[in-house]
Amino acid sequence: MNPASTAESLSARLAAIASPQRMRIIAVLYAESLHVSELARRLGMSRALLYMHLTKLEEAGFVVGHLEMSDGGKALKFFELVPFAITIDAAALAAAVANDPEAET
Amino acid sequence: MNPASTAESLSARLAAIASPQRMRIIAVLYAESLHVSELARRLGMSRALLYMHLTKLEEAGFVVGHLEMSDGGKALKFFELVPFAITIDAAALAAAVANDPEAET
DNA sequence: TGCACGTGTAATAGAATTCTGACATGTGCA
DNA sequence: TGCACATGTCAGAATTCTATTACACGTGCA
Repeated sequence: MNPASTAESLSARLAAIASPQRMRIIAVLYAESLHVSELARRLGMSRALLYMHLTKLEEAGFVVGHLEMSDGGKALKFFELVPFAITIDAAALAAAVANDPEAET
Repeated sequence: MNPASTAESLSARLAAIASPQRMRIIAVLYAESLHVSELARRLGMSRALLYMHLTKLEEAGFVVGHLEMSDGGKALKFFELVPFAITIDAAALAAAVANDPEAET
């Protein structure tokens, strides 16, 4: 089991993929790594919006971005998928909640 | 694999559990079925709010509610957990996206 | 020099979620 | 009769998420 799986962190991770738009991003990156502008074209999405989604995915650890030099010498920001597999059931959720700081109020 | 797993439906299902509050609800119900008012007390949550969360969980198929008669003859609304296990990886997401209506514009 | 293409971010509007508080209604019981 | 406890819903506030538009800046190249 994931050691540091609090309800908070698990929730953040799940929320990151529980979005149709971000699922599409992952689906495209699953086929091939692309740089931001190209990815935006494939998805028919504005770059600004795509950045927002990519940031969330990266914070949650599903993708990583890195700069790469193109043949022409231009810097391109490539994103690639980080392999993952999450299994959730009632017991896993209960465990995550149990690991929680219990900080309320 | 789930047959009717579109990005839309999978997203709805994931979004339902990707909430710390709803995780707590599931964690409590994992230990024992309770009626709404009692559940609200356990969680320190208003009934109105709890209803909202329970409705989402029920729509997503994680819990089911049913009326039960208490010893005293009062009707209590009990909720219990529906067993589930979801596994998500990049391939599953890509497949869900592929099953999609592709309805844009 | 100016165009095409790329990164990155700020401001803002719009939409959806979450949460609170109040209300109507019903039952058992002292 | 009145209190305690239950279900169920509504209106509105507060907050977060999503999306658009515009801007600043850099590089290659005809």
